[in-house]
Amino acid sequence: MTADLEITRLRESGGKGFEKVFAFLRERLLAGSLRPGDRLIPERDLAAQLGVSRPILREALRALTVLGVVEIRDRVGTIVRRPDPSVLNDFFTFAFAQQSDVVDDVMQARIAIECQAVRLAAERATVSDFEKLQQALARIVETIDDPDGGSAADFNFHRAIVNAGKSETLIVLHNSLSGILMRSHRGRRELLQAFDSMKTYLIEDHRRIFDAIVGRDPEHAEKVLREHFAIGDNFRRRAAIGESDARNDS
Amino acid sequence: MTADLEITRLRESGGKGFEKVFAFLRERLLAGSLRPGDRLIPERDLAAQLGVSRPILREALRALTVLGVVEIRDRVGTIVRRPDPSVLNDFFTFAFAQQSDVVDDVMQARIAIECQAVRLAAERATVSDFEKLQQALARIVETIDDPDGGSAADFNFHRAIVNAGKSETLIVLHNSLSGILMRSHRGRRELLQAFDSMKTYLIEDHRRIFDAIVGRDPEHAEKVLREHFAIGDNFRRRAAIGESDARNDS
DNA sequence: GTCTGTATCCTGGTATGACCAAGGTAAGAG
DNA sequence: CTCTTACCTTGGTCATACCAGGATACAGAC
Repeated sequence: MTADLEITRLRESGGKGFEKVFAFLRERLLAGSLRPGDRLIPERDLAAQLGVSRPILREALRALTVLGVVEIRDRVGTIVRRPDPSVLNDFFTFAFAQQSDVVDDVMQARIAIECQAVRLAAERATVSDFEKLQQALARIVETIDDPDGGSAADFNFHRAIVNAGKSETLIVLHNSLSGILMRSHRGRRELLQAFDSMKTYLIEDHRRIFDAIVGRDPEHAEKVLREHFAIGDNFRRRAAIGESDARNDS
Repeated sequence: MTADLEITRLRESGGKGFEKVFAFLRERLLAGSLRPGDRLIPERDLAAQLGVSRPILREALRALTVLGVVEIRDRVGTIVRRPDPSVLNDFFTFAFAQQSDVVDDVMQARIAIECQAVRLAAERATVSDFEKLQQALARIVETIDDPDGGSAADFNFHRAIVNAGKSETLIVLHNSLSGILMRSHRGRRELLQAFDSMKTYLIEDHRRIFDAIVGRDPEHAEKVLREHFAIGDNFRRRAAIGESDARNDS
């Protein structure tokens, strides 16, 4: 009805059914002729217009669903969504999951994100952000002896930093990367807790980062955060190679 | 009939058919009980074992296909793939495409990635990387008066930096982000070219970055790169707001 | 005239069965 | 033992049918 020309042209275009339908919808979505909030015409009609059967059309719609660009609402219709970045989580998990050796590499990306975010945080953080950071900091102190709670608190603090940076993209990426890292770090946390010096380092470092943000000093904030990661990396290395040197196991 | 326990449990698990099948496969993929190279059992059989019809199963398989985790080979079967990070490109494009106001935000992420990558590059770059960087640099000089070629050369140089960082994750992210930025920056390039001072800045800055990498100085490399981005941002701002004030300035 | 309850229609969700084309493979020919 | 060939398997697609429940319009009550 609206775009018969395009559709007709599509019919002859290459592709094996699913491919052409997917390509068609993809193009429409990227080009913007289908905008968030729009409701697609019913599956039966759309399938007919595209010259494919309903199952095939549904394959394409499902595919778009997992990409987060459309939402199929039961007994309502298919509506175009503003892509929810949270699906990135799933995707990253798939993309990097199996390869355990990639963890260190993913960590590099996390460092990249956080170092940029902490700079932005130093510039953009609101009082509300300060409060959240302080709460997270307090939580780190409270849970310093609890491996599980401690790692959660640590994560929350770092997430608060990124949130304070007020960059949607950085937040999304950080979330996704954190998901991967959490999946595989489970085991190492206890190791880290074995070092006594670790505890003071954890608290001191985070406090310094917090201070730098509050002090509105992007340069210094990044510097401190980088050192924080470097030291953490050292601990990790010590724990991995020879855990004898600084072990405090009672 | 191999994994009846799991499957049976699945049957009762929540979900509306597609959901449960997708969740089932997803879990198998992530847990690693399905590894890259494995071939799934035929659709008909799998559908029967999972207690769904073939179209539904195919919806799930297609969904996994667009995520790049499996590959459906005509008349061969469904094979588990090692996820190809390049699908991230598609995904990012979808995720950030329409919202043009997000471009500046995506830029923050690109800066984050590159600043980390340039540090790694200063540490890890090989002679081969140096050569590629130098070629890219030369290309920038050559194409300094050509808007199209110039932006391509610029992009290539930055990509060479990230590649020299030898971090798969950073490379993937950078590629994806660049894709988004290229999509929407097309128009602005000419504007930038309007500034004469832009040309010298482009060449000088890139050379300084190159020198810092060759000099194996991560700290300085990041600093220079950051300045490079800041200056570029200034130009962009000038071009955007009032392009009269500093036009053809000296 | 307005409100409300109900019957109907429309929509997605799913299942079934069938047909096609071509890759794989094992049986049969040489 | 090698090569050809026919068959079986497998994904790709289609057409049809049925279900359940949201949306809605219409009819009846107030």
